[in-house]
Amino acid sequence: MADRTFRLYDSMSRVVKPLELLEPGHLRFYSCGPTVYSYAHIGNFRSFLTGDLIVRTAKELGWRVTWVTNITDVGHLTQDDVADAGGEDRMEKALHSKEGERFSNVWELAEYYGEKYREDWERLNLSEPTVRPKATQHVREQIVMTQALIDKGHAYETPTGVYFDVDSDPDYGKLSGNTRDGLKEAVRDVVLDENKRQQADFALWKKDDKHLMQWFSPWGWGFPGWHIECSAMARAYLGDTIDLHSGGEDNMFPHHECEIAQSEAFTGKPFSSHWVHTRFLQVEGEKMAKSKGNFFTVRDLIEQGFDPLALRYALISVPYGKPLNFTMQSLRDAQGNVERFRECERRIVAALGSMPEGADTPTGTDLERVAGEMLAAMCDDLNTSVAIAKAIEGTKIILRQNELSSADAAAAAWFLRRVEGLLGLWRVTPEDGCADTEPVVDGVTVSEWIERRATAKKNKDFTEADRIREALNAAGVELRDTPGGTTWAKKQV
RNA sequence: GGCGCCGUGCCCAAGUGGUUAAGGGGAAGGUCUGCAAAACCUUUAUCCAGCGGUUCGAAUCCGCUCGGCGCCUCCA
Repeated sequence: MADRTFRLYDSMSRVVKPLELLEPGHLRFYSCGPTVYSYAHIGNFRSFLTGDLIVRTAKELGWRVTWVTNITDVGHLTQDDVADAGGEDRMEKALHSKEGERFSNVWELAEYYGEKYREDWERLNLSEPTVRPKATQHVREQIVMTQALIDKGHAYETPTGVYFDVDSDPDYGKLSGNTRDGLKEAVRDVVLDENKRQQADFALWKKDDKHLMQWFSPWGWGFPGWHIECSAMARAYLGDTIDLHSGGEDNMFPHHECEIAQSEAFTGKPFSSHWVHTRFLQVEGEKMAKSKGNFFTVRDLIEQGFDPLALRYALISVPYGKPLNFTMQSLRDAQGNVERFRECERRIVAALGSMPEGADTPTGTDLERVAGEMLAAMCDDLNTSVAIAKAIEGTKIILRQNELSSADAAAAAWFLRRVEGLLGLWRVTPEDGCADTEPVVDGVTVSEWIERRATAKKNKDFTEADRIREALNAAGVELRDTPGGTTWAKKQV
C-alpha cells in the first residue's frame, strides 16, 4: 500500500500529477478556511471536504499529515471603496444585520460563528486538523511579513495603506493566468487609490483608525489585508515551502495568486508544490444564492432531520473537480446508502457482540480486494464516485450473508473501518451512545415491546403484533424481522 | 468583453481511444416473511445532445451547430 502514488490535479501546472512530498511520508497541507461572519453553507463544506478527503487518503497511505486550516475572523473589504474610510467590511455588515443584533461586537460575532463552524465540521465527520489558527492571533506575523516586503522593495506605503507592488514580481499571474494588462479592472482587495503605482497592486495593510477591528502597526492603526493572513499562517506552522494548498475555485484569483506573490517574494522559495481547487456546487442546477432561495447551511439541513452523514455522502458523491449538482433527491438517495453501513455494523455486532478491534487480517479476500480498489480510486484524483461505489460493493458482500461467521464478521469490521477512515461515511456508534439509547414507548422499552410482539405472533394474534409494530413505527422505531430474531432501528427521514 | 466547464438510461452520475458503458435512486419480478419492512437476487442504455471529420477502432480526439452552467465582483 505504501508504494501507491497519490495523484491530484494541480491547478498551477494544469495536469494530474503525483503529490510529491518535501519530506517523504509527511504531507504538509494548508487549506483556506471560512470567514466566520455567518453560518457555513454546504458549498463551503464541499470545499472543506476536499481537504478532509485528501487527509484521509494520505493517512490510509500511512503518511503523517500536518494539516492547517485557518479561521478568518477579520473582516475584509466588501467593495473597492476607499473614499469612505468608514465603509463596512463583511464582519461589520454582519454585525449590523438582523442576525447580528444579538452580538455586542464583531469579536463576539466571530467567536460565535467560529464555534458553530466547528460544530458543523464535527457533525459532517471531517477529520480534525493539526492546527486551526485564527487570523487575529497572527496579526504580528502579518505585520512582520509586510514590513519585510517593504524592506525588500516588494511593497510600498501610501497615505491609505501598504500595497504589494505587482510589478516587482515577474511571475505574478502564474496560477490564474491573469496578466497585469488584463487586470485593469478592479478586483477584490484591489483598492481604487490614486497613490497606488498600479491598479493591480493589492493591500497588505489598510490604515483605518475607525475600523471595528484594528491593531497598531509601523503604519499606524489599521488592519491587515486579506491575503497576507494565509501566507503568514501557512509559514508559521508549515514552513517556507508546503506540499499542498487547497481552496475553493474562487480563491484561485485573486487570493491564492496574491498569497504566492507575497510568500515567494518574502522567502525567495516556492510557496506550494501543488494546488487543488474545488469547483462550486449548484443547487437544482442553479448557482446557490440567497436571492434564489436555494441557499442551504449545514445546520438548516440537519435541523430538517437529514442525517449528517447522508449530507456528507451527497456532498462528496461527485469528484471535487466537477461541479456538483446538489438536489434534495440526491440527499434522499444518500440516506439509504449511509444506512447500509449501519446495517453492516448491526450484523457484525449481532455476530460478535461488539465491533472487534485489530481485525487486520481479513478472511474475506473479496473485501480486501474491494478496499484496495476503493483506495486506488481515491488515489486517482479523489474519484469519490468510484470509491463510494466500491464501499457499497463491500456492503453487498457483507449483507449478502444473512448471518456472519465470526471470521467473516471480523473481515467485515475491518472493511467498515476502511470506509470510516477513507470516506468517513460511517462512524462507530458512540459508547455512551445517547444516539443508541433504547427508546421507551408508552413507558415500555423497545425490547420489551419486541418480546410482547413475538408472543403475540406465536399465538397467531397478528392484529396485536401489527398494532405493536405500527405503534413503534409511529414513535420512530422501525422493526426488522431477521432469521436471527427481531431488531430495531431509528427511522431516518 | 476575457477565461472555462458540462450535455451518458425515468432521475443523479463514473468512465475521456479498444473486452459485456461503474455505482446510487426509481420502476418491475423474485427469495425470505403470517403480512409488512429491512436485506439479498434478477431485469431496466446495441448506446453516450446533433451533424461532419481523424482513426483499423471514439461516448472518449478535432470542427461546427443546438442546449445548460460557472468564473473573472463579496463568495468555498
